[in-house]
Amino acid sequence: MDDVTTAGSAPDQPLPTRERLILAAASLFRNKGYSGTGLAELLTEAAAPKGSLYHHFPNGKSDLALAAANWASEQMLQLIDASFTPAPSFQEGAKTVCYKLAKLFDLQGKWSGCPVSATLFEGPENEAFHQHAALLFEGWISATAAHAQRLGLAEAEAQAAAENFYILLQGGWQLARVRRDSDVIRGLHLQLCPPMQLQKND
Amino acid sequence: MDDVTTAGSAPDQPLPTRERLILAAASLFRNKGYSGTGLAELLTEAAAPKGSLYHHFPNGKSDLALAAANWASEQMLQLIDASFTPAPSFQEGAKTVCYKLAKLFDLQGKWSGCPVSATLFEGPENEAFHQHAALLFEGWISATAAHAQRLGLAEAEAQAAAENFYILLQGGWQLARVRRDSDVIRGLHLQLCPPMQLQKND
DNA sequence: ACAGCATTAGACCGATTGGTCCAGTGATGT
DNA sequence: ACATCACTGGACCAATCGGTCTAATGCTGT
Repeated sequence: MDDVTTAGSAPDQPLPTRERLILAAASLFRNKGYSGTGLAELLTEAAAPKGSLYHHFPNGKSDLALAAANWASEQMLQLIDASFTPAPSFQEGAKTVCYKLAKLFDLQGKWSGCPVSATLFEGPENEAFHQHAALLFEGWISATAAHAQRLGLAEAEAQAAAENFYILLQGGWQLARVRRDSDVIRGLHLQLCPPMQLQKND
Repeated sequence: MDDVTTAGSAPDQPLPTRERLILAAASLFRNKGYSGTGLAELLTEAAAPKGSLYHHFPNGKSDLALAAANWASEQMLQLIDASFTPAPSFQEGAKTVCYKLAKLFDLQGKWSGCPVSATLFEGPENEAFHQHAALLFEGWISATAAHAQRLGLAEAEAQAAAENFYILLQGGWQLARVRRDSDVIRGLHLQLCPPMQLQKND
């Protein structure tokens, strides 16, 4: 009946502790990497004591990292859907994705990296992290490919276009970080010319 | 005449301590990141005691990181030159770069990331690292742009093509890591269609 | 042989790391 | 009123962190 999971305390923090931890983790890991972020700093940012962390995430930092990556990935999927669903074509949808991401990049201080890769690329030893990151990334690609197919591309074309778009986004985001310039991301969609399309007009 | 910089002691380590440290740092940072790599592990890999590190690199880990990034960047510049110099066209040179990098990716265990970014993307606080990384990356881009111009592209086109190529390489390398598949890198050159070329045939 | 210098070897340091543990605390159902 | 239970607060821990320091160890030129 009563879903008071998030309701209640108005004066204090608007979000429950668990959410605050995830948000803080996503933000910090994005900026300083997984091993570059200490628990002390994380708990300060989340305004939570250590006991809460290990209550909500029994395996501590690594559990929290997975949760933060999941949350960030979910945000990205929503951005993809929000951009492609009303789009008249794949190109237009991709353009919207670029612009939204560029805005996000600016809001986050023209610095932060991809939360998932920053969090989960932690060396060859941590196989679980790597596989989880792969899972999330492939989710982005297949979500994009689904939209591409819906917008008229053939299955193989759609998959290729989605992969290509993903590559451009990752690479473009990195160059944007290097230059602290979100325009790099905005310009990415110009490069979005599926190789097949080149041969079309013969 | 006598280039004995690397020669000498055959029985023991073929490389001097300083070089061993740089090599070990480049390898470890590439795999586990800057803050993910401890000095103990680094010194074990380099087979060097702590005293040597602080003799050759007075500022310790951070100095070593800069040196390792420089070394890696130099390797990349050589690869770019070696690929583009004998190439008949920019497209062919870029293709060679992709294939050489893909081979390198395989040799390094289908995992390692870009040494420069892995080393020097260490959070917004470390401004010196960020600026150095930016310097090195722009070096790659301008080196590529120079080759592009030499191979017939106009100055603006050459710059755009070089940036686009850099973006593809970074993004493609990351997807290759995710999938542990160097073919992603090999296929990158197919995406190399300068946007101008699309408008050409109207 | 000796002085001088670059390099090595590793003991040692305080600070910080991620993690454990348990005594509270406060809302809840009975 | 009381027991229950999810949650909090933080003291505490061993291990590791990056870094300092000094004595020994070579190789140099003289």
